[in-house]
Amino acid sequence: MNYAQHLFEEMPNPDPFLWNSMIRSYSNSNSPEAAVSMYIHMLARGFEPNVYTFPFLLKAFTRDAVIAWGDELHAHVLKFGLGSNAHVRNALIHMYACSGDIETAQHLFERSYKREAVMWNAMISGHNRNKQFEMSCKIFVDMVKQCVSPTAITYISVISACAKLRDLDFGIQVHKHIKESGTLPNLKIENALVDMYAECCDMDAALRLFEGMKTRDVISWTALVVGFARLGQIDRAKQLFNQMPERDAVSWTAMIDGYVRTNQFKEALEMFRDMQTQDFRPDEFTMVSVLTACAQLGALEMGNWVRVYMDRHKIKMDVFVQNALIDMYSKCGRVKTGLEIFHKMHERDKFTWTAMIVGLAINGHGEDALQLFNKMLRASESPDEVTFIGVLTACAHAGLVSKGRELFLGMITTYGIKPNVTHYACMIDLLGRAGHLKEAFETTTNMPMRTNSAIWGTLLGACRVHGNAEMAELAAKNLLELEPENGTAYVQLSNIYAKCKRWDEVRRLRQIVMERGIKKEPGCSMIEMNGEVHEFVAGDRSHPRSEEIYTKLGEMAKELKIAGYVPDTSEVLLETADDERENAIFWHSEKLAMAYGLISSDPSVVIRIVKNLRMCLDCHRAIKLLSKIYEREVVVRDRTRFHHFRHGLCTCRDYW
DNA sequence: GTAGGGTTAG
Repeated sequence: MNYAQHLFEEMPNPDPFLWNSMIRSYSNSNSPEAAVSMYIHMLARGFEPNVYTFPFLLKAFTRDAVIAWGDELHAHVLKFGLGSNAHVRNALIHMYACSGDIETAQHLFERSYKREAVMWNAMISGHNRNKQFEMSCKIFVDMVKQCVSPTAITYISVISACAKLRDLDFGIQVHKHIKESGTLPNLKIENALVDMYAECCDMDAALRLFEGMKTRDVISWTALVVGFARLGQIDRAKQLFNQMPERDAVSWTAMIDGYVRTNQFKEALEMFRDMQTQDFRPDEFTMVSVLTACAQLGALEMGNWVRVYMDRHKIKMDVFVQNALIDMYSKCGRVKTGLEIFHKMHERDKFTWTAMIVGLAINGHGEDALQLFNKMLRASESPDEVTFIGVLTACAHAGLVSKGRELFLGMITTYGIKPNVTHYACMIDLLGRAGHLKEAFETTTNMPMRTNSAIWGTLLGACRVHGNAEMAELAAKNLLELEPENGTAYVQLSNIYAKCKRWDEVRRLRQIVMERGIKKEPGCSMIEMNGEVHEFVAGDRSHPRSEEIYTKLGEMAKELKIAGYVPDTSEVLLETADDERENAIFWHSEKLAMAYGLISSDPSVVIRIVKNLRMCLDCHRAIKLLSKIYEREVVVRDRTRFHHFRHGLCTCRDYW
């Protein structure tokens, strides 16, 4: 462009054609500023724009450019008498619709004397760009009613809208329409159709179409990969992925995201490593999936690495990536870093606020979470049901009962959000843990939907804290009806009986557990060291450094004894023989992970552990002491919240 | 010799 510009300036008498060429080139290279400046130059030299000028000029207009110059150029169009030219009108409609000013686009559209397919297409794609997919479908229907023949591009756009809406019925209608219209099958239409069927989970139809295609490209294959991954059939997705004749960053990301969606986070990171060894450049989409995997695994080192990598390779840090970073840092127990990102963001959406509120809540900063919620409201961002999960969790963890009740009510009355079963579980947790067992129980009976095992498990947990045997029986009975094999329910109920010295009942429960061979869901702890995630289950000896780990465990046991620790075996499954009980808890996964952390890192390193279940009482006490004995900061994330151990204390203040 | 509308991943 520099050279072209240079030559252009040398011309004694550039004609309108050449002016237009220059404007077109600047537009095509996405520099609306340069294109506009060229146009102004043209006017200054006394040349009049013609019907070609505006389509070129407006093509590169981004949202900002429209705000800056849109209306003024629109005025020029009218002034130069070009407003009735179809190309110019289309360019204007396209510009307004795609930049979000649907009203102006609509206005121009309705006042157009002759509406060709291209103009309809601009309206449909404009609505697509603004995520108004129902409108896209509606416009398509109008178009057909008015006997305007859709073009291939119409079909592609409207099918894409069906896919986004997951509207299979309408998608099938459009498909029929295409067949009847005699439109020649082309790759892009077929891709759009395969994608639509896959998005709507009709993989049979997607495959049938795919099989029948004469040619396929990377998009056709990726659509299938995404479809199977979304259905949880990740093996099938991987199979197709391996069969693809060529892959690109999108297909790699689809696969990585597939693993994330099926909760296979380590596999997601492995896939990401493969992607890099095969020299594919990740982009900001890839990074969102990778960061989500890091968040779930508590893989802070890897998460940090992603941030540095993005900076070094100039990958766009958009609002999606920043939201994922906030989530990653919060779920790795580094809520402060999450806050730094939050405060630096120029643009925040609903997800940003929600991620930050949830992050504060699970890290034990209940009050801060609620303050942030108020700020969110003041920033006119409307909370959704997930935001309220965060808000209610904040109240539950901080023991803010009346605030919780108030917010729960406000959620319904002020925001019109219907509470789901998880919101009720939060309320029952909040009330029960704070000792309002009766009200917690009443909540379970007044719920407008069926109770599930999480509801009864929550109530049972609260009964354990407060030693209420009667209600515990009731909760356990309900829970076991839904999940007869739930070992934790037996353990908790038995503990409560033991607390009340009802030994007959304890024996009876043990009998049932032995007879039915009931097992507890295995606890699993993960710890990341030097960018690698290590997993431990109780009594695990599969780790290559197992020997050292158990030696360290022995040392830890001695140190604990000196510090006056007595093992608390109350949460061990009943079938375990008494002499094995101490070992059983001493070989808990979080203690193994802790031992591994101690032998494999410097004393200054914070040990970060992620556990799949709630932490057990004994491990909580032991790690508190260990944090003092070894002067180590330990952060444990369990199923519901964080425990930050330091100097023999935990941030949960033992309220959990 | 200049022109219009579109598809895949968060």
